[in-house]
Amino acid sequence: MLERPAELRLIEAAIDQFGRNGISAVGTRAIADAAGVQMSAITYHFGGKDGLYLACARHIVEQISGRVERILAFATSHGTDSGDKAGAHAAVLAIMGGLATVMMRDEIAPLARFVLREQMNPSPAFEIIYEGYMRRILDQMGMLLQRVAGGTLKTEELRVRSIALLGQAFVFRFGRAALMRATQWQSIGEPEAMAVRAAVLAHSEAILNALESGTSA
Amino acid sequence: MLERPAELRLIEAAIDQFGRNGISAVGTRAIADAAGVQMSAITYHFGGKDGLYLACARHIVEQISGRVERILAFATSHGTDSGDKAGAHAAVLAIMGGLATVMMRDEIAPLARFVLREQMNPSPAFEIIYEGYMRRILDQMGMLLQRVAGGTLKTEELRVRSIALLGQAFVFRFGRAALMRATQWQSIGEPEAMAVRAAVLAHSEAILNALESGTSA
DNA sequence: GTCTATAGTCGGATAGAC
DNA sequence: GTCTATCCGACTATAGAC
Repeated sequence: MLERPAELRLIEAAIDQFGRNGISAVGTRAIADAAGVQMSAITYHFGGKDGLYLACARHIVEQISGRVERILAFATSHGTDSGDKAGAHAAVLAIMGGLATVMMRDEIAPLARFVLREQMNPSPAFEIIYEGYMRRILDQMGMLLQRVAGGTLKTEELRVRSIALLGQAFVFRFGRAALMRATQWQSIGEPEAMAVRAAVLAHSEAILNALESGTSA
Repeated sequence: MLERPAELRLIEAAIDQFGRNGISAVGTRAIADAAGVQMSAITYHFGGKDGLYLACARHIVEQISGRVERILAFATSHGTDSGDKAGAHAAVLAIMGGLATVMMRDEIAPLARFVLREQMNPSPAFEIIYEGYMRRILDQMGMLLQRVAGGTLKTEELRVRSIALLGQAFVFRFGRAALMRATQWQSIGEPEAMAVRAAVLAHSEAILNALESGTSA
């Protein structure tokens, strides 16, 4: 079997451990062990623990921005990029559905933990992450909501509404423990992911409809 | 000035530091210093670091469950506890408005950090927190949504929809860094809190209306 | 590039003075 | 109850062999 390079294995192990326990809690030895290399390899490749941490943030951006661009591209192709309300409406639903589905995938859990830690306790890595893909989502969502509303909303309201809307999908990642406890689900499979997606889409649809009819009132 | 007891000062300092950096990242010495006591006081009062951690969870439950009960009580008094749709509708709005307002308050940030860490990386403390107040909110919200929907929804859908709805308020706490960045707000005051509350209420209203009309279809 | 050895610091727990 | 002193293990960083 082809082994991936030591640097990549180190980064992946580090994202997992940093995300779970925070930067200062994790030992370089533990990361090196998980990656199957010597501790001094971290010094050699990244200059030290902090360098590895920033490399994690850059790697996460590379991983997620690809997914995000795919979702946004799919959404705008669905909704066309003409300025009509119906297209923007469909695009928002496509984004929310895509995000809800992604949030249910277990493989993004380490990434999400890392990002959430940065949200709660921002370090220089947050700037990398925000500019790397968060900005794109929020800009796009704000633009689409403005189209749905018929151009009547202020920038601040667009921002706040975008975050509230997106929160409905994100909550299924960062509130995972409570979700499992409340639903008594044992694991996440197709039916569970579908249930979440359906709820998020139903709520999004309701919000978009209200936004549209609000403009004609 | 009256000093609060050493145990309480230790717990408050510990919630802050554990929430930021995780249990294994913070030293007992750092917590003791912040509380103005000796490190060995932790052993004496709580038996050790783990005991202090669990005491933090219990303290958080004491703090939050009071607020939660007040919000739920206010909500049901607003909406009456008769089984009518309009009352349940009003109660959900009151809960969402109350939660949105609470989420904007900076003083709950340490508590929220601690709880969110437990969500991402559950320890035995999560059980204390979930049973302590999360269960109450989710149960109550599910019950109210069922009333609004006219009793047509399955338990699972009620759970999932409750979490999605609540996510709109929670996102303003755990996504705070992105919120500040996206809105370019410098701090959170009355106007900012009102803007968030208004958006959350507008979205909740839309979702509730859709839920009601869905039952007559 | 990958390894070992080591220096210097800081971690939690505990015993015992007061 | 609060303090000091101390043990032992784990940490990061670095120098240097190969």
